[in-house]
Amino acid sequence: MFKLSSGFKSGLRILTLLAKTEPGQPVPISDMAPKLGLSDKYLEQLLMILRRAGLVRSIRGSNGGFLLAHSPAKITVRQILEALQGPIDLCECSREDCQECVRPEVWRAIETCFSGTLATLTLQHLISRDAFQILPHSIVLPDSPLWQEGGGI
Amino acid sequence: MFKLSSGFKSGLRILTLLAKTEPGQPVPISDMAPKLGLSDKYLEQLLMILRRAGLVRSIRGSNGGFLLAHSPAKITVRQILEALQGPIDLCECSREDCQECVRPEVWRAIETCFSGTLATLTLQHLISRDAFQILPHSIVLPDSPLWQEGGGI
DNA sequence: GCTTTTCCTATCGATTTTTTCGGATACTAT
DNA sequence: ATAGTATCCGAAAAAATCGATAGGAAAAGC
Repeated sequence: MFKLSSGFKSGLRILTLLAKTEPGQPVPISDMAPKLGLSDKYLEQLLMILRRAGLVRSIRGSNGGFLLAHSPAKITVRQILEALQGPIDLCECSREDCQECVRPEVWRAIETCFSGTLATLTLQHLISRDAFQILPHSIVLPDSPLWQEGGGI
Repeated sequence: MFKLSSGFKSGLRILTLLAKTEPGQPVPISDMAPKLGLSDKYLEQLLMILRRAGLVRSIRGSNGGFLLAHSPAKITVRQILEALQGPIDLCECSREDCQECVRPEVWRAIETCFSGTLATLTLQHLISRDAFQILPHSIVLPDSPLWQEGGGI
């Protein structure tokens, strides 16, 4: 299956929950876990990953908990994906002449496309009810009016 | 890690090989395996998957082998990916009211974006040396000049 | 009927992902 | 101070996925 990990999806829900709470008000794990339907320990581990990635910060001790490290508009879906699912690396090969795959430059183009979309999509987009569009895109041949100089494969 | 499976990459190379042979001329496994650097048995398994997906057809018995089921321009990279790596399902839920994910319509849009690119990219693009571009895309807000009526989320 | 070659299914090993566990450390409030 | 709260850390069990191998059945051609 070509799918997003459940860790990533949980991460989104965690950050969404934090984004909806009073800014500056830390939320403890014991508070979040039941709301998210996750065990305390598992949630804790996901939060640690998000913290090391710099997306949330934590306050220890009594009345402690977790907060967003930045405003929702500054946290991109790409950052969340890379934190919890690892780097987006459709074609692992770095060599231009890789025998393993056909035309690796194609994967790199698609990769840029995909992670570009995720980089423009922020937590703010997800929590607000504001409308937005994600423009479709397509393969463009040199004779198209959309062709851009120097961008071809 | 968010990456393409090696099965998919092998599948691309298999189909590329078939696309370059005389049309109507079946190629046996014993012929392909050494060229692709795969074991006969593993290659066989991949070809079975491609056959069940309707991308290649087979001829049994002596002088048998495999052929493309359609012309290279009719076989999309998306079909190959879905055959060998399973359905592209960034957000598993199909329900509109899914509690698991945040704004499922967003994933569906991204998914359409991603698999849309792969659907326009054909085997013909990969085997030819013709240049092409894959246009980047982005989030568009209603106040943007790029906003298209009725396409918003 | 023998060879060639596809077809089917089961399994094993390795890796990755998800989840659980035990305890250490830091902070607050009383 | 000390008890309580809550984050931190590392290890590892459990489950799922993926890559690859193996044995044999069915079909077609000569």
